[in-house]
Amino acid sequence: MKLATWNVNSVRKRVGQVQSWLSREAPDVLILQELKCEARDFPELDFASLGYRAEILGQKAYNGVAVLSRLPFEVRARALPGLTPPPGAEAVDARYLEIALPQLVIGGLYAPNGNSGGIEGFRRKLSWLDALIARAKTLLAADIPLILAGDFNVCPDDDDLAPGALAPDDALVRPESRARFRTLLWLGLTDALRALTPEGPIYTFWDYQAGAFAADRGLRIDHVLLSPTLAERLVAAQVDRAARAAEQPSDHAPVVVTLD
DNA sequence: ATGTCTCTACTATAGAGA
Repeated sequence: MKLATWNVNSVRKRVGQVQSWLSREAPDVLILQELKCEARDFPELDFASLGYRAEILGQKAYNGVAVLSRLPFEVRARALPGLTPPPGAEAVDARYLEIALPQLVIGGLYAPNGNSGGIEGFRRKLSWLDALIARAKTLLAADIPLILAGDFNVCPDDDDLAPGALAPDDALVRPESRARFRTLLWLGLTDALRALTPEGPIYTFWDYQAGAFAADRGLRIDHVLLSPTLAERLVAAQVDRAARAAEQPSDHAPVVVTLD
């Protein structure tokens, strides 16, 4: 089974790139983040023509998660349990979409960045990650084979960002953010990229500004976490940097994981 | 710290978010 996660930074702007990527890589499942559109504006038919059924969790202008799959699946959740909407909003952000395939459950996610909205914005990021931890605990306690895949907006360790790429107090590297990522690992989840490449820089995101990609000044914030029985089947985990080198690319590259 | 990109809004530029 081949699974990928890709923050596309507007799916409408990137339809052509996602289509050609699907044709070339032929994953069984692709999780998309930052759709930046409502479900009705998602280009569903462009992916259906390639054999992928879409489940869409949309929101106007921001956020959004979708699952594209050529394997049959059913939806299990369209939000993390226990989260309350941000002040002034009527619904929680479109950030978590959970589906079940015959042998496993996949949580596709887009965690809050946490650098906007001051201390309150950062607190909401941490609360969101706490809700993700709680969800993972529930599923693991039920012995459900689980994949969490998406943009976690956390650089777990110092090899996961280029030197000087972020201020020490950036929400992506603050100790509180990293502690929550470690908690997910301590629950028994395996970081697929790091399981096969334990040391050295790996990046999945390069800022549009200041020639970051050309200088390879990136961050690793997109992750695929595997529960124990799935981790035993891990055979490959890679970042597709070629996608980031395209014309008018997303600022994120796909992370691709193969399970035996 | 921000040189870019994408979105939205009193359709055309500026603010927000990443």
